[in-house]
Amino acid sequence: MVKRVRGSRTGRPIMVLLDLLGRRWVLRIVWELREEPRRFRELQDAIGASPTIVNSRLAELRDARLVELDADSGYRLTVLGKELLRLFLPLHVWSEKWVKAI
Amino acid sequence: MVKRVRGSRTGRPIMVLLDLLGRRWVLRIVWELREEPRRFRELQDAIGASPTIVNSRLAELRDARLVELDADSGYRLTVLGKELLRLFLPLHVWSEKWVKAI
DNA sequence: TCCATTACTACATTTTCTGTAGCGTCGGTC
DNA sequence: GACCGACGCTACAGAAAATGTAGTAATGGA
Repeated sequence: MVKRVRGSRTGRPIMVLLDLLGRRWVLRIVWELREEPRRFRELQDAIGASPTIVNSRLAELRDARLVELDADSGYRLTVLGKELLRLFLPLHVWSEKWVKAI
Repeated sequence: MVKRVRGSRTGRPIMVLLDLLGRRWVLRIVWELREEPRRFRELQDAIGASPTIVNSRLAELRDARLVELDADSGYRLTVLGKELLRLFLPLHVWSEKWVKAI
Protein backbone atom coordinates (compact mmCIF):
# COMPACT_ATOMS: atom_id res chain seq x y z
CA MET A 1 0.00 0.00 0.00
CA VAL A 2 2.89 2.32 0.65
CA LYS A 3 3.95 3.41 -2.79
CA ARG A 4 7.50 3.52 -3.98
CA VAL A 5 7.74 7.23 -4.40
CA ARG A 6 10.14 10.06 -4.88
CA GLY A 7 12.66 10.55 -2.12
CA SER A 8 11.81 7.47 -0.14
CA ARG A 9 14.04 4.91 -1.67
CA THR A 10 14.82 3.19 1.59
CA GLY A 11 11.26 2.53 2.61
CA ARG A 12 12.03 3.59 6.18
CA PRO A 13 8.82 4.87 7.70
CA ILE A 14 10.19 8.28 8.57
CA MET A 15 11.42 8.74 5.02
CA VAL A 16 8.13 7.70 3.53
CA LEU A 17 6.38 10.12 5.84
CA LEU A 18 8.73 13.01 5.13
CA ASP A 19 8.35 12.34 1.46
CA LEU A 20 4.58 12.46 1.66
CA LEU A 21 4.49 15.55 3.86
CA GLY A 22 7.07 17.29 1.70
CA ARG A 23 4.81 17.39 -1.31
CA ARG A 24 3.31 20.63 -2.36
CA TRP A 25 0.03 21.39 -0.58
CA VAL A 26 0.00 18.28 1.61
CA LEU A 27 0.81 20.03 4.88
CA ARG A 28 -1.51 22.81 3.92
CA ILE A 29 -4.39 20.45 3.26
CA VAL A 30 -3.93 18.70 6.59
CA TRP A 31 -3.85 22.10 8.23
CA GLU A 32 -7.06 23.22 6.53
CA LEU A 33 -8.83 20.14 7.81
CA ARG A 34 -7.74 20.68 11.39
CA GLU A 35 -11.09 21.98 12.64
CA GLU A 36 -13.85 20.69 10.48
CA PRO A 37 -14.52 18.73 7.30
CA ARG A 38 -14.33 20.56 4.03
CA ARG A 39 -15.88 20.06 0.65
CA PHE A 40 -13.63 19.53 -2.33
CA ARG A 41 -14.19 22.97 -3.80
CA GLU A 42 -14.13 24.67 -0.47
CA LEU A 43 -10.73 23.13 0.17
CA GLN A 44 -9.53 24.07 -3.27
CA ASP A 45 -10.61 27.67 -2.80
CA ALA A 46 -9.07 27.85 0.65
CA ILE A 47 -5.62 26.82 -0.48
CA GLY A 48 -5.73 28.25 -3.99
CA ALA A 49 -4.42 25.26 -5.89
CA SER A 50 -5.70 23.65 -9.05
CA PRO A 51 -8.34 20.95 -8.77
CA THR A 52 -5.97 18.52 -10.47
CA ILE A 53 -3.40 18.75 -7.76
CA VAL A 54 -5.88 18.96 -4.92
CA ASN A 55 -7.42 15.77 -6.15
CA SER A 56 -4.14 13.93 -6.47
CA ARG A 57 -2.96 15.06 -3.04
CA LEU A 58 -6.24 14.01 -1.50
CA ALA A 59 -5.82 10.64 -3.17
CA GLU A 60 -2.37 10.28 -1.63
CA LEU A 61 -3.65 11.34 1.77
CA ARG A 62 -6.48 8.87 1.50
CA ASP A 63 -4.06 6.11 0.53
CA ALA A 64 -2.04 7.06 3.58
CA ARG A 65 -5.15 6.78 5.76
CA LEU A 66 -4.77 10.33 6.96
CA VAL A 67 -7.83 11.74 5.25
CA GLU A 68 -11.18 10.28 4.32
CA LEU A 69 -14.24 11.42 2.45
CA ASP A 70 -17.50 11.42 4.28
CA ALA A 71 -20.37 11.84 1.86
CA ASP A 72 -22.37 13.96 4.26
CA SER A 73 -19.74 16.33 5.57
CA GLY A 74 -16.82 16.29 3.13
CA TYR A 75 -13.13 15.54 3.49
CA ARG A 76 -11.93 15.09 7.05
CA LEU A 77 -8.97 13.80 9.01
CA THR A 78 -9.04 10.18 10.06
CA VAL A 79 -7.99 9.10 13.55
CA LEU A 80 -4.43 8.76 12.24
CA GLY A 81 -4.68 12.13 10.57
CA LYS A 82 -5.74 13.74 13.84
CA GLU A 83 -2.81 12.15 15.61
CA LEU A 84 -0.48 13.58 13.04
CA LEU A 85 -2.09 16.98 13.29
CA ARG A 86 -1.62 16.93 17.05
CA LEU A 87 2.11 16.54 16.47
CA PHE A 88 2.00 19.57 14.21
CA LEU A 89 0.04 21.92 16.40
CA PRO A 90 3.11 23.23 18.25
CA LEU A 91 4.29 24.56 14.90
CA HIS A 92 1.59 27.18 15.08
CA VAL A 93 2.97 28.82 18.19
CA TRP A 94 6.56 28.31 17.16
CA SER A 95 5.97 29.94 13.76
CA GLU A 96 5.05 33.22 15.45
CA LYS A 97 8.31 33.25 17.30
CA TRP A 98 10.23 32.24 14.21
CA VAL A 99 8.78 35.00 12.07
CA LYS A 100 9.90 37.57 14.61
CA ALA A 101 13.43 36.25 14.39
CA ILE A 102 13.78 36.53 10.63
CA MET B 1 13.10 38.95 4.68
CA VAL B 2 10.15 36.60 4.46
CA LYS B 3 9.62 36.19 0.75
CA ARG B 4 6.28 36.39 -0.93
CA VAL B 5 6.13 32.85 -2.09
CA ARG B 6 3.85 30.22 -3.41
CA GLY B 7 0.97 29.21 -1.19
CA SER B 8 1.53 31.81 1.47
CA ARG B 9 -0.51 34.67 0.17
CA THR B 10 -1.72 35.70 3.58
CA GLY B 11 1.67 36.14 5.17
CA ARG B 12 0.43 34.46 8.34
CA PRO B 13 3.43 32.86 10.00
CA ILE B 14 2.01 29.37 10.02
CA MET B 15 1.25 29.61 6.31
CA VAL B 16 4.71 30.88 5.50
CA LEU B 17 6.18 28.04 7.51
CA LEU B 18 3.96 25.35 5.98
CA ASP B 19 4.82 26.71 2.58
CA LEU B 20 8.53 26.49 3.25
CA LEU B 21 8.36 23.04 4.81
CA GLY B 22 6.09 21.80 2.07
CA ARG B 23 8.73 22.26 -0.60
CA ARG B 24 10.38 19.25 -2.05
CA TRP B 25 13.40 18.10 -0.02
CA VAL B 26 13.14 20.72 2.69
CA LEU B 27 11.92 18.42 5.44
CA ARG B 28 14.39 15.83 4.31
CA ILE B 29 17.31 18.23 4.48
CA VAL B 30 16.39 19.33 7.99
CA TRP B 31 16.13 15.69 8.95
CA GLU B 32 19.55 14.85 7.51
CA LEU B 33 21.10 17.62 9.57
CA ARG B 34 19.55 16.43 12.80
CA GLU B 35 22.71 14.87 14.23
CA GLU B 36 25.74 16.52 12.74
CA PRO B 37 26.79 19.01 10.09
CA ARG B 38 27.02 17.83 6.52
CA ARG B 39 29.02 18.92 3.54
CA PHE B 40 27.16 20.03 0.44
CA ARG B 41 27.95 16.91 -1.57
CA GLU B 42 27.48 14.63 1.37
CA LEU B 43 24.02 16.06 1.83
CA GLN B 44 23.30 15.82 -1.85
CA ASP B 45 24.33 12.17 -1.93
CA ALA B 46 22.37 11.38 1.21
CA ILE B 47 19.09 12.63 -0.15
CA GLY B 48 19.66 11.89 -3.81
CA ALA B 49 18.57 15.20 -5.28
CA SER B 50 20.23 17.34 -7.91
CA PRO B 51 22.79 19.94 -6.81
CA THR B 52 20.64 22.66 -8.31
CA ILE B 53 17.74 21.95 -6.04
CA VAL B 54 19.86 21.18 -3.00
CA ASN B 55 21.49 24.53 -3.40
CA SER B 56 18.27 26.44 -3.80
CA ARG B 57 16.66 24.71 -0.82
CA LEU B 58 19.70 25.40 1.30
CA ALA B 59 19.48 29.04 0.27
CA GLU B 60 15.85 29.14 1.36
CA LEU B 61 16.67 27.46 4.65
CA ARG B 62 19.50 29.90 5.23
CA ASP B 63 17.19 32.82 4.48
CA ALA B 64 14.80 31.35 7.01
CA ARG B 65 17.58 31.17 9.59
CA LEU B 66 17.10 27.47 10.04
CA VAL B 67 20.37 26.35 8.51
CA GLU B 68 23.80 27.92 8.31
CA LEU B 69 27.08 27.09 6.66
CA ASP B 70 30.10 26.71 8.85
CA ALA B 71 33.24 26.70 6.76
CA ASP B 72 34.94 24.11 8.93
CA SER B 73 32.19 21.59 9.49
CA GLY B 74 29.62 22.16 6.75
CA TYR B 75 25.88 22.88 6.79
CA ARG B 76 24.23 22.67 10.16
CA LEU B 77 21.03 23.62 11.94
CA THR B 78 20.92 26.99 13.65
CA VAL B 79 19.41 27.40 17.10
CA LEU B 80 16.05 28.04 15.43
CA GLY B 81 16.56 25.04 13.21
CA LYS B 82 17.19 22.83 16.21
CA GLU B 83 14.04 24.10 17.86
CA LEU B 84 12.08 23.21 14.78
CA LEU B 85 13.67 19.80 14.62
CA ARG B 86 12.71 19.16 18.20
CA LEU B 87 9.08 19.69 17.25
CA PHE B 88 9.52 17.14 14.49
CA LEU B 89 11.21 14.41 16.43
CA PRO B 90 7.95 12.81 17.60
CA LEU B 91 7.24 12.13 13.94
CA HIS B 92 9.92 9.48 13.98
CA VAL B 93 8.16 7.31 16.53
CA TRP B 94 4.73 8.03 15.13
CA SER B 95 5.79 7.09 11.61
CA GLU B 96 6.53 3.54 12.75
CA LYS B 97 3.05 3.18 14.11
CA TRP B 98 1.54 4.80 11.04
CA VAL B 99 3.30 2.46 8.64
CA LYS B 100 1.90 -0.56 10.48
CA ALA B 101 -1.58 0.86 10.05
CA ILE B 102 -1.44 1.27 6.29
C1' DT C 1 52.68 23.99 -10.49
C1' DC C 2 49.68 20.51 -9.77
C1' DC C 3 46.10 18.25 -7.47
C1' DA C 4 42.25 17.49 -4.35
C1' DT C 5 38.32 19.43 -2.00
C1' DT C 6 34.97 22.59 -1.62
C1' DA C 7 30.55 25.15 -2.80
C1' DC C 8 28.01 26.04 -6.45
C1' DT C 9 26.25 27.08 -11.64
C1' DA C 10 24.63 26.02 -16.64
C1' DC C 11 21.49 24.05 -19.32
C1' DA C 12 18.84 20.67 -22.04
C1' DT C 13 15.46 17.25 -20.82
C1' DT C 14 11.80 15.51 -18.04
C1' DT C 15 8.33 15.91 -14.61
C1' DT C 16 5.01 18.43 -12.14
C1' DC C 17 1.68 22.14 -11.47
C1' DT C 18 -1.53 25.61 -13.04
C1' DG C 19 -5.66 27.59 -15.00
C1' DT C 20 -9.65 26.92 -17.23
C1' DA C 21 -13.20 24.42 -19.07
C1' DG C 22 -16.19 20.84 -18.64
C1' DC C 23 -18.10 15.88 -17.43
C1' DG C 24 -21.17 12.71 -14.87
C1' DT C 25 -24.03 11.74 -10.85
C1' DC C 26 -27.33 12.69 -7.50
C1' DG C 27 -31.29 14.94 -5.18
C1' DG C 28 -34.46 18.09 -5.27
C1' DT C 29 -38.39 21.18 -7.61
C1' DC C 30 -41.80 22.51 -10.92
C1' DG D 1 -39.73 13.90 -16.54
C1' DA D 2 -37.10 18.03 -17.63
C1' DC D 3 -34.42 21.33 -15.40
C1' DC D 4 -31.26 22.95 -11.87
C1' DG D 5 -27.64 23.27 -8.51
C1' DA D 6 -24.13 21.00 -5.74
C1' DC D 7 -20.92 17.76 -5.79
C1' DG D 8 -16.48 15.17 -6.83
C1' DC D 9 -13.57 14.94 -10.29
C1' DT D 10 -11.08 14.87 -15.26
C1' DA D 11 -8.82 16.86 -19.70
C1' DC D 12 -5.43 19.34 -21.53
C1' DA D 13 -2.35 23.06 -23.11
C1' DG D 14 0.94 26.05 -21.32
C1' DA D 15 4.10 27.38 -17.52
C1' DA D 16 7.06 26.33 -13.83
C1' DA D 17 10.06 23.35 -11.22
C1' DA D 18 13.25 19.41 -10.78
C1' DT D 19 16.61 16.28 -12.78
C1' DG D 20 21.07 14.68 -14.52
C1' DT D 21 25.29 15.76 -16.11
C1' DA D 22 28.96 18.55 -16.95
C1' DG D 23 31.61 22.04 -15.55
C1' DT D 24 33.33 26.59 -12.96
C1' DA D 25 35.78 29.07 -9.43
C1' DA D 26 38.06 29.42 -4.99
C1' DT D 27 41.09 27.48 -1.49
C1' DG D 28 44.74 24.96 0.53
C1' DG D 29 48.45 21.63 0.63
C1' DA D 30 52.56 18.94 -1.64
